[in-house]
Amino acid sequence: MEKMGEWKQMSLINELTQGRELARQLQDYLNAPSSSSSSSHETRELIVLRIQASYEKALSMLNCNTSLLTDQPQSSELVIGLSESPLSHSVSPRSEDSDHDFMDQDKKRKTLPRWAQKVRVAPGAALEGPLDDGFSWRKYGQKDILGAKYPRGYYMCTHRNVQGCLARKQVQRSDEDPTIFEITYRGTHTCNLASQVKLPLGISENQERGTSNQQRLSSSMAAPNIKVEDNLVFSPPVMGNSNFAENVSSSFISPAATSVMSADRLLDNVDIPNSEPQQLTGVYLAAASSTDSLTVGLDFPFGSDDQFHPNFTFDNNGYFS
DNA sequence: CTTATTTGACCATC
DNA sequence: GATGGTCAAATAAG
Repeated sequence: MEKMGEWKQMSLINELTQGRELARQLQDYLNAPSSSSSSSHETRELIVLRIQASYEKALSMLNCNTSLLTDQPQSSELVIGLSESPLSHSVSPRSEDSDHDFMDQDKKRKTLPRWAQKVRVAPGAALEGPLDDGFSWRKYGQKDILGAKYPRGYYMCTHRNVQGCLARKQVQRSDEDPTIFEITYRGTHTCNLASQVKLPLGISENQERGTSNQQRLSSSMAAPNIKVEDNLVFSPPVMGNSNFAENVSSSFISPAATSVMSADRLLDNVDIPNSEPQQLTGVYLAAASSTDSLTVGLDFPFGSDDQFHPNFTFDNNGYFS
């Protein structure tokens, strides 16, 4: 189909455009006297990583334009990358102690790193695409948010029970622009990106679909389809089984695992202690994607650990104030 | 039958 | 007490 080609091109353009935009944002951050150090630090790091991701992805598209995309007809754009502010206040209970949060894993809700993204759904284009970010999400709740017109949907990784994947995300439609969704990711994916591979056939779409086509949404309809950028996390086996990957791969994924690994290797920049399972903390892969391939990514080690002092990462400890 | 979604209740934090 | 996040029983869908 011709469209595919176009989409690829669009994807490529999107990536590059996004990279440019991110670079611009980064410039702003750098130029700015920098008010609050911590958040901006984190933000900058994120931006850098995402820029890298964009370029990686764009390059890979160019290299093998044929193989890699699942291309989706989605032209949604990332409006903005990171916004932590709105949520921040709700999340970190003890901001001051937050350092300790990692410590008390059992008790309070762990302060998992989280980041938000705004996604715009192109009115015309996105009538159908699944909102896939490459992960399977299961909705576990919906809540009306004060001051928000639309309810916020809560999703968790489908493989949570199976693999103990703690990744979650929140999807909220913007009050005034129904075309914009704010998607907040929390936690890390410990699962092996299961059904990330979206085939044209539409495999994984089911899960997200729920969001999009609801038969009955109580107050409002949910999201149309959005293309979102996602975070993939590859973290050390929580279970402690070295073979967990095998298990998983045998169960659902096949090709995916491979791609992940390769992605993993791409990141030389980052030092990932894959061998050392610490806690739940994982590595984040931020894949910027317009298309989907989750392959590309960057990781952020969020370190609660002593061991790990990423040079370039967030020194902030992965939480926000 | 299995699995995902819905929805109100419950819990934690502010 | 208010708000947001999660749980879990019931329900719907495949």
